[in-house]
Amino acid sequence: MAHPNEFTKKLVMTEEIAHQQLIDYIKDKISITPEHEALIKSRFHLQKLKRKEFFLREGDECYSQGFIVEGTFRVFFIDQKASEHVLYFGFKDWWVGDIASFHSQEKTNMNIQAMEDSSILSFTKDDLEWLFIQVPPLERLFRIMAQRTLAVLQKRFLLTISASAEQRFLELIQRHPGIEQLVPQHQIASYLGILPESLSRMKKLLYKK
Amino acid sequence: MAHPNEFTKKLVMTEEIAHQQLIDYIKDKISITPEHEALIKSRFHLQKLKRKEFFLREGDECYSQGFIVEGTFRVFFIDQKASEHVLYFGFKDWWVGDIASFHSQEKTNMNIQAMEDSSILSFTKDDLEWLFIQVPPLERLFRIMAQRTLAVLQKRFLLTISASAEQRFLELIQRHPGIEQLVPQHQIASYLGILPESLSRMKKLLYKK
DNA sequence: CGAAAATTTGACATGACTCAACTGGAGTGG
DNA sequence: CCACTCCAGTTGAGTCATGTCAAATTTTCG
Repeated sequence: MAHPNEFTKKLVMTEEIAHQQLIDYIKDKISITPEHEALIKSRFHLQKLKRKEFFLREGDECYSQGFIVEGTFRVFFIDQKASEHVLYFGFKDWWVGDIASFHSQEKTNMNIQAMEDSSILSFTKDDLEWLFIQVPPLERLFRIMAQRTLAVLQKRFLLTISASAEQRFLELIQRHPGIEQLVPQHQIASYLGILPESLSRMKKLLYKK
Repeated sequence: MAHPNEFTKKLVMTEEIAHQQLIDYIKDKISITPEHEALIKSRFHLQKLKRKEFFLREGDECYSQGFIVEGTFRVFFIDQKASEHVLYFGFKDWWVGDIASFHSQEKTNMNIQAMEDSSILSFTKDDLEWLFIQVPPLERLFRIMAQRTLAVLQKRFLLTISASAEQRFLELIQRHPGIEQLVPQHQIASYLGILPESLSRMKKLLYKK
């Protein structure tokens, strides 16, 4: 085998490392015992996804959520006119999943796709309900998480209805510098809620100023 | 005093009745002891608001959330161009508040106004944090609540970005029959994210079909 | 009743969409 | 290494939904 190209990103992630990262994340927010740690680890399973592979696909019945250990994901849904809408991009230490179908246990209409080679710790609704019983403090963690996510989504919603596409674009690249290198432009357009053509034109005008 | 007009809505609500309604709501979702009940009641205070009065105003520092006992509220924010955007309407047994400023403890940029004479049980962040310690099962209730709210907001967001104003209008009046009698049309337009003039024209076209 | 607010209507402007053609770079296979 | 293909991105022309501004009309409420 040739020696590895120094620019090739290698995934050396192991479940052990991933679990430790998750535990560190959790301990930053709530107090848990070593016994709790072991229980949590037992229900989070490492899943490696190559670029463009899906963590969740529209119509999946076996719904699961995930904690991103490394990499980037895009969460999108497809409307009746078959056009894609990016709900958000997920990065390291973010949770991804379709919260709506989580409750209803109906088929999801979300898609979650890796933008680059990524690692994610996944768990099912049953895992989580079991963990809530075994590790009561997790209720608190997930309450805080849900409330923060809610605040973020609310901000995104308010921005979408009150600001122009140009303002939304500027806000995005300010909040996520470098996202344009990571995510193709037509997906950024999709996140902004406009067509790729519109974004292309908008950028031309923007850089003329 | 003249005998009361039979069409005048009278508020006979008492804190006792309101507390019972809250406890019934909570018991439907989690198990709590009689001691818990007393603790909860001690932190929720009844507030009566007449039509057009505000439960929360932009810039308020003393942030509080509320559980609607009776009546209707509208939750809206005002953008840089001084136009109002209705985030949602709140009805009996709903929770209202600005989840974003709840965490940050910064001044809110939300407004919550009674659409008719209403009663609401209000509580502060300190009340809630204290209650989470005294009544641990409440963490679960608020986790479930936040996740449901999140699912609803996500649905609203997806609808807003993927459906036409007309489709959104039809969805609204289907989900809330009678809302047109309760809420003035320009506020419905604001909820839909369009101007009152546009809604007026849209309805004319709609009923021509 | 009369003022203020809400709604409707009209004329016009505009941002984003649609559809279609073109450009250019990345990857593939001969 | 060069054609070939494919896909992302750009550009152009025309359309449409919704916004803007202004005025007329209706409704609400003190």
